[in-house]
Amino acid sequence: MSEKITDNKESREKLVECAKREFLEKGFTKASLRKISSEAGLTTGAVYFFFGDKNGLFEGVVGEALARLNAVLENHFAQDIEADLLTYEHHSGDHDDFSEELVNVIYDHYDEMTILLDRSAGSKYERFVDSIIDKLDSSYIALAEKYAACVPNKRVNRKMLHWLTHVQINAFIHMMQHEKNRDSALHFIKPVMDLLIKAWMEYSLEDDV
Amino acid sequence: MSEKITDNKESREKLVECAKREFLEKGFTKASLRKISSEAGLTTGAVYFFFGDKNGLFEGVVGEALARLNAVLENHFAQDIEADLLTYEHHSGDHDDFSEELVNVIYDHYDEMTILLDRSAGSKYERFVDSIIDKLDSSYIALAEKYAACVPNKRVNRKMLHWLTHVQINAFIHMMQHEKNRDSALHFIKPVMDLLIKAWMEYSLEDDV
Amino acid sequence: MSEKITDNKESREKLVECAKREFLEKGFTKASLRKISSEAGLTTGAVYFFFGDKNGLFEGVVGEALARLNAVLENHFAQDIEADLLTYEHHSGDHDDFSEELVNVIYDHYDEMTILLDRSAGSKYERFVDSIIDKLDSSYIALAEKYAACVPNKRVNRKMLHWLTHVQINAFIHMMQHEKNRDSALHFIKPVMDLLIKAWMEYSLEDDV
Amino acid sequence: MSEKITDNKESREKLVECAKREFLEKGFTKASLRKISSEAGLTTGAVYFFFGDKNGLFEGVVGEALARLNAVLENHFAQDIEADLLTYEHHSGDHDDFSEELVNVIYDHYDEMTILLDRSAGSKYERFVDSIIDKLDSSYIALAEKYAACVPNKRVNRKMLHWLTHVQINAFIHMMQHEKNRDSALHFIKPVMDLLIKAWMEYSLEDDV
DNA sequence: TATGAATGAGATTTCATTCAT
DNA sequence: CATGAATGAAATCTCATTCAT
Repeated sequence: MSEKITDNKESREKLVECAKREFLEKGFTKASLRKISSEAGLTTGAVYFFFGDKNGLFEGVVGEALARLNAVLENHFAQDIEADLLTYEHHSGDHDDFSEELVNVIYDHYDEMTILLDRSAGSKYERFVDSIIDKLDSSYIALAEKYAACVPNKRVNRKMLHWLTHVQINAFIHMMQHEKNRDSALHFIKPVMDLLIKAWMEYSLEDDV
Repeated sequence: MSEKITDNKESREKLVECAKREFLEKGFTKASLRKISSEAGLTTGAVYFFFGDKNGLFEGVVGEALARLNAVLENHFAQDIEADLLTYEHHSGDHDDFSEELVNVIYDHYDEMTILLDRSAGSKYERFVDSIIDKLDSSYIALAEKYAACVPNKRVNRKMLHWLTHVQINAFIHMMQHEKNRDSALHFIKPVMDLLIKAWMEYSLEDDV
Repeated sequence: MSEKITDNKESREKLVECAKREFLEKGFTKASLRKISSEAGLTTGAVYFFFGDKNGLFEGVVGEALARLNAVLENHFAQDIEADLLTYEHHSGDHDDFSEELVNVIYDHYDEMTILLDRSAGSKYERFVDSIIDKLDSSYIALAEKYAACVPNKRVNRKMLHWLTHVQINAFIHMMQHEKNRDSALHFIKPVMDLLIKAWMEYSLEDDV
Repeated sequence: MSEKITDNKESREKLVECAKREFLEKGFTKASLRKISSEAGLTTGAVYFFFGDKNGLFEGVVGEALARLNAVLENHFAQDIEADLLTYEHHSGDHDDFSEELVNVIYDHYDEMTILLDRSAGSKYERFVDSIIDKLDSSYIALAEKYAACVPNKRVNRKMLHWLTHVQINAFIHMMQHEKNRDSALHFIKPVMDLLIKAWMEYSLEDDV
């Protein structure tokens, strides 16, 4: 009897799909709900029904990707980072697992990551990259403190460390923007991570005064 | 006795000043001409009288800083970069002059640079950082080609080079955002540049196939 | 009990109605959307919801009238105009059908036609009269060429023909502006058309050199 | 000693000249005083100094042309119009003098006339054409009354007369728009006036009831 | 489930005009 | 004789959001 042939998740998904395109193209702030809805064959009201508001729609687009990314990061932070720092250089491929996981998450949700990391200005996730950097930074400081404890007359160079964290995150964003597929991404990111680890070893401590 | 004795240019300057604050806080797109003018004690019409349009006002804010920055960059590109690459590592302080000039320009126009480099989305200068990267990139590729010519079985690794260019520019932006005064900025940027030069030497070439 | 029970389409119609009045009074360019909406008890946003933009609203006002007018004109142009020109004078009432149709369309949409023909400057229909004249002109030139072929030592006088086309169209506009009802309009336009046909027969050809 | 090399009429004339161009191109309403002044190398204030306001500037542009046109028209109306109407047809060239005078005035002030007759909407002269038509109409009605007095069972057909007046004025405007030089203008307007006079003789009276 | 209607606050921009100097 | 500064009112348009149905 019903004339609606759409099942109930179809509209929501269409909305997410069109929103993804629009956010990707214009960024959160300049994206138009009107355009998104009309391209989905729906009206703005539908957005409010399904997602509450514009930020909700944004979350609808990036939510899953975000969750997976967070999981990878949390997992990484939670890991025992008691690695023998003094011998770290001997097996520089150690961090490959983390890189690979990250690359996988990113390329499993390529568009969503692009949006989250580079088109989220104005949304409630606009500080997302910063928050990752903050977490990573604390984590690296803790690690470096241990490292410093083993090396006489040295202390942690926090500024350099903070910058290296930035560079690391930005390296993944750069990778995303320049390498369209997973393999070339991995091929790109490995030497980059190598370089960063070496830099970390060499610059994360400074002479104690 | 009159209260309406205003210097000539006072209004224009007030506008620039208020616009600077607003652009700094909200970025070009979200900045409101209404707010800017009213905080300057004027009307939006005044903005149009002095600057033509919103982009004109933006230019009024960043113009001078931009010109100086461009001058430094042009000068840098124009310089003979025939440095003896093979012995480069022996005098790693070589690029200090450029860094210092850059730091000076940046800290002479601290707010303006922040706006130009990080709050210009939507304005006619939104591609400014990209354009710098492009120029720098070409310049570095040329340099690396010469370098490669001296080293057997090596060729330029363009992707790595391009990333290093990004890192370099972002290092200056990072510096701006984290070091509020010139001295600490220089203190920060010098080892960073050192690191980058070493990385450049080591990673800009890859094995020829 | 509720006071907000509005027919669907009531607002749209109110908007069209108020817009008609405003366009009629001020012409497209000087008409104010603010005034139109507020007189309809709505906001300018409503105009954009229903019509997209000012030109859309204009179209909403004149669209139907325009379509009917175009239909009559197209039909007229499409007709075989192989009438025996040489004996044309014997049945000068021939064009009465066209005139009557035109008069009917015009008086069915009196205000809309006034707007379309005389208040449309600045709108996307501002060249409408010209486009009619162009079509009519081509049509008349073709007719006159056939006529000329039957008369020795004569050729088409294009300038006179073009002017007569203008006069004809303007006659209908004049009629609209001076005759408020259909009957007096017909009473006026018939001798005018007679006169024009005679003029056409006499002046559309000039001596060949 | 003076640094101003301009004599005092130069600015005024420059303003008139630039205003002419702008009015011609955009019409009174859409013309911008700012643009006019700046193209004249002056500021809007100068317009207000010389002309009082926008309408004053308009007058500055069309004033002289207007005066001459009015003179020709007044002269024409003032003339003894006691011509022997019954024999009028025998010397259809009679009105040539008037036409020629009109053509001369028009082509002596070609741009100004175009502005006055076709770009004056919004200005204080926007009703100028109508006022001419009104005057011409009264004049023709008076003439026709005399004519009617000589012909039994006929009375003045005011509507037709009024339309013919319109056609006549519009013929001159049409001429202006289509004939760029005086000779071709005269060549065009003469047969037109002939036609109109014949029409006048034939259609200005209707059967008395 | 969704629509369709409508708001209200905002945006940038344009313009004739004024007036002290 | 003319400027430069500035106003104030208006313009069109965009948008996220609400809500009765």
